[in-house]
Amino acid sequence: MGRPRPTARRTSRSRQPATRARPRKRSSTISTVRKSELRPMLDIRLIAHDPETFARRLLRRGKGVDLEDLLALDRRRRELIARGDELRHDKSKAEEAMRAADKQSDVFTRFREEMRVVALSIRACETDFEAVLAAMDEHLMLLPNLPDDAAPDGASAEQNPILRVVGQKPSFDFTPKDHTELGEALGLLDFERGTKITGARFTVYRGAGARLERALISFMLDTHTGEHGYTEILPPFLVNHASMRGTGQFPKFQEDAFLLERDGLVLVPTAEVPVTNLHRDEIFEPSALPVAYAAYSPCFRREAGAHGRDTKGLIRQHQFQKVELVMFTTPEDSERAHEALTGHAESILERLGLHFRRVDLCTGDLGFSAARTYDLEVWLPGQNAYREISSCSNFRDFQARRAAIRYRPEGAKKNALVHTLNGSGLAVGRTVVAVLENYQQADGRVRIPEVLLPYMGGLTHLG
RNA sequence: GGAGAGGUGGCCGAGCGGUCUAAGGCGCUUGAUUCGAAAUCAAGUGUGGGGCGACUCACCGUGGGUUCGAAUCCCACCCUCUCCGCCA
Repeated sequence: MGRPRPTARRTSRSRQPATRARPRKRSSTISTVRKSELRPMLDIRLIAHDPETFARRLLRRGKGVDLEDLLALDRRRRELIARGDELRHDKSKAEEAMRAADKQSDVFTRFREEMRVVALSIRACETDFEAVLAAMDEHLMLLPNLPDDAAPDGASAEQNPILRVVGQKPSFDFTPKDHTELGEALGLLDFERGTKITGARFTVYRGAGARLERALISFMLDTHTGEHGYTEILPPFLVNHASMRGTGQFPKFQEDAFLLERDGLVLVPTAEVPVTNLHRDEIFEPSALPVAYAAYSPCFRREAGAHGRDTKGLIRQHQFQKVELVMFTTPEDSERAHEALTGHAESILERLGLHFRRVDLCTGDLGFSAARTYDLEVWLPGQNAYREISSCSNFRDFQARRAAIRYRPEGAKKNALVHTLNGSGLAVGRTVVAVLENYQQADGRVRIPEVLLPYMGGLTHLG
């Protein structure tokens, strides 16, 4: 029997004596793409068990779902499993007899002819099964995560409740400039040449501008690793398709990614992808959780649906830098971890002395994979607006199911899915925007926030 | 990029067409022994699917093929190691 059921594709046998999940040394789980494919994003058993409740919870996102096809496919799937198992069982019994039988005997020959037919039935059964799985997958892969019960109802961003406000808008006795103007005037940002050497939405940082970006990255990583307990990761900036599926970007959002078709690789849209997938196909010992990582990476996004939006400046680039926080927790712990992680991101803004607010994304504004999301919006005087600078989400078991990231609950017989979380801590490009616009002076120069001074090589002002 | 070797359970490692429901060792868990421990002895110890359950099915890098039957044979691919070349 060639084709195992989809979940049986996993070969992770990682029972670890150590406290950390680890890939097997020579295992192919790292390299193979197929294992993590064909995994539902939502638990089909949960859906089948109570489709009404499931549909009602999903409806909070604003779009109705029709589960009839899916449920019918699931019934068909079970039938095929039962039939296939039965056929295989009978066949292996027959083969047991054949082992013992005289290979020249009529009995043997008759068995062989019979089994030749059974083998064909099994193969047909498997083909059907594969087709059913593929069809189910198509449904499941496109179903977004269930919103957390605590997520506020609402249709769009306008309905996101503001949970807290920190600091206040700076007052200027002059008209504050936009970061584009400041960056160009002070020789920090070169938008024109970015466009020349690459294209629209690419920018060159220069001199103290480049230094500021680097200082922010270091400051953020130092704070998260030194004070918030994160382990620093520097991941690959190219990932395979299995990783993109693991965190939920693929297959639905292929349009948003830069693909290297020839090599089957994708430029990371966020460090969330490589870092969460570090533990794809792995099982944690419960004592190892929670696991917290902080990772710097550039982020590459095609911004497919954003034509004409934020065309000026650093706000919306095809490449930007980000420090990302990623956590793996037990289900009981993820809500607490979500608050903590968001607090860690906020602490960067507070230390930089930037005014911001935290909003609770309503069900209609929630991302595809997220169950609950807090956005941090920083005040930008040059835009006269709050702009998202961090997005902190709890995915609950959505990504974990997809990426097969499990743990061994204390005393339990079966392994369970972990919860994954992540958040920007922070988007560096937008932080540069915030620093430039909030710290600008009447003389056109920009003061460097105190916490960054140790990273700026003696500079106290830009310009 | 060229040449060679190899991918088997938490780890090491045997197996090379049918008692593989994968030998053996190490590790781990539990029990016996002990005042306690070490040593020793015994049992257990992968992942996932289906079933209320008894139970059953799949998985030996991945995919495909041959066969009544594949960890074992054939093909393709991926990855690892060694040497050479190139290179930050």
